[in-house]
Amino acid sequence: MKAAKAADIERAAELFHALADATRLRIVERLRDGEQCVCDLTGALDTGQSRLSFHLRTLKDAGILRDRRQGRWVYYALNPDVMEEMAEVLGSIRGA
Amino acid sequence: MKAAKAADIERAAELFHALADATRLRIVERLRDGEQCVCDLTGALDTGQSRLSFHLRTLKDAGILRDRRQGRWVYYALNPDVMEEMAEVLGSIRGA
DNA sequence: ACGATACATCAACGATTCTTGATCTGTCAA
DNA sequence: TTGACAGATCAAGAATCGTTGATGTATCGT
Repeated sequence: MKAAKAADIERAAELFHALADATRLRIVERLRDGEQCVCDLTGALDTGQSRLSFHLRTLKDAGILRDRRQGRWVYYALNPDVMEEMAEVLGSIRGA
Repeated sequence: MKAAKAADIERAAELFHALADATRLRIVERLRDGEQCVCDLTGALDTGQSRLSFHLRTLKDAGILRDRRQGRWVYYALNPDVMEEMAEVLGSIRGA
C-alpha cells in the first residue's frame, strides 16, 4: 500500500465532495440503472430545474457523470472509469 | 442491489462529507498504520493545533475515527466498523 | 499548590456551497 | 418564423464550512 501523493489526495477530496450531498447521491442512485434524461430526473427527484442542473454539473465536473445531448434532451449517465477510481480511493483509505 | 433508503443516503452523504477535505484525508492516511496521538499528527501534518482538533472532531463525529485518552495524550485511530460501512456504500453507488 | 503540557472549545471572520428565480441558448413542431 | 420546450447559466442571498487566535480543562511533574 503506497503512500498517497498530494495530487491523489486532492482528487479524492474532489470526488468525495461531489458525493457529499443527498440530492447528488439520489441522482447517482437513479443512474445506476442506466442513462436518464434530465426531464426524467426532475420528475423522479421532485426538485427544481435549476437546482438539479447545478447538482448534475457538480457531478459532471468531478468526472462522476458524463452527458450526451440528443435532440432536445440531455442524457446523463455514470462514468464507468470513475467508479473504478472510487474503488481505488477507498482501498487506499482503508486501514492495512 | 436494493434501493437505498433515505436514511442510508443521508448517512452516505455524512461519510463522504467527512472525507471531502484534504487535511482530513491526510489524517486518515496517517492513521492507516495505526493509532497516533494528536501531538504526532500535529507534527506530521504541519498544522495548527486548533485546526487539527477541528478536523479530528469532524472525522470522529462521522464515526470514522475513535479516540482514547491516555494520561495527557489523546490517541486517534480509524474505526474498523466504518471502513466496512464505506465499502458497502461504495458498492451501492457502483453501477450494476 | 503551581506551572507546564496536551488537547478541546469558542467566537469571529472569510470562503465556499446551495438555493431560488430570472434569463439565455439550442432544438423541435407548426 | 414563431412559439414551446429542455436545459444551462447567472445573480443574489442564505446557509454551511474552515481558519485563526484566545480561552478552557484535564493531567502530569515538581
